[in-house]
Amino acid sequence: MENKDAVNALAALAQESRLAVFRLLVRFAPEGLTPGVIGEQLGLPAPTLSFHLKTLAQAGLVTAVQEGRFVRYRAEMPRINGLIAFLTEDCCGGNLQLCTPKGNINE
Amino acid sequence: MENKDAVNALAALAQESRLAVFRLLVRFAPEGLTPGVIGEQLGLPAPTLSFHLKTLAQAGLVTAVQEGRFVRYRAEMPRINGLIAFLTEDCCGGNLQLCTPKGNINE
DNA sequence: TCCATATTTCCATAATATTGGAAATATGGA
DNA sequence: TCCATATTTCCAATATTATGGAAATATGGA
Repeated sequence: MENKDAVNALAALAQESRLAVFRLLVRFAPEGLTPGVIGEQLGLPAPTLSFHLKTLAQAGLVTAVQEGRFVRYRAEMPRINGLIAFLTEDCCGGNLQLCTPKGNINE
Repeated sequence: MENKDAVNALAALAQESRLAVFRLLVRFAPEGLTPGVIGEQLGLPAPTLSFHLKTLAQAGLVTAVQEGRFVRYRAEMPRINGLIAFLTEDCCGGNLQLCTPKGNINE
C-alpha cells in the first residue's frame, strides 16, 4: 500500500458516521447490508449515508453490488488488513515483540 | 476505545505528513526521535512539523518527553494497537477466519 | 550574562469536507 | 403501463483543516 492510498483510507474512516458504517459492515461481513438497513440502524438520512458510502467505496474499504433494486455493501477486509499492516510496518525496526506484545489484533 | 477517540486517532493519521511522521516513529520505536531529526528526514518546516506532532499527541498516538533542549517523541504503540482492534471488532460476527485468514497483523 | 540552537505559538490565506432537503433515477410488482 | 420504494445526485451553507513566514520561548554552553 502506498502512503496516499493509506491516507485516503484513513480519511474515509476518520469521520464519525463513516466509521460507524464501516464497523457495522465489518460486523456483518461477509454478507454485507443495504443502505436502507444501515441508515435505519444508525439513524442516518439517505443522502448523507449515500455520500458516506461513496467515500468509503472510493477508498476501497467497501464494495457495492446491485441486487435488484437494492445495493449490497460489503466491508473489504483485505483492504483494512492491508491498512493495518501499513500502519505497523517495520515496527521497532523489526523487533516486533517490543511494541506488539501479543502480536495479534484479535486478542 | 470509544468511537470519538477512534475518529480522533484516525483523523490524526489521515494526513500525508502526519502519517509519514507516525510511521517514522513506529520504525524508531521505542526510542523515539526529536523534531529536528524528523523534520530533516521528511523535509518538513519546523512550524508545520510542530503542528502535526501536536495533533498526533492530542490523539494519543505519540508522546513527548523533554530532554534538555530537545523533545523526544515516541509512537504510542498500545494506542495504535487499540485502534486496530477497534477497527476489526466483532469482525464477521466473531467468525474471525472468514475475514482475516491469517489473523495476524504481522504477516 | 550572552549567544546559538531547538521548538513552539501566532496568524492569515487557501483548500477541503459535512450536512440534509429537494429532486432525479432505477427497479420490481400490480 | 403505473406506482411504491430504494438509492443517488444536486446544491448551497457551514465548518474544519493545512500551510509556513515571522516572532516568541526555552535551554545549555561559552
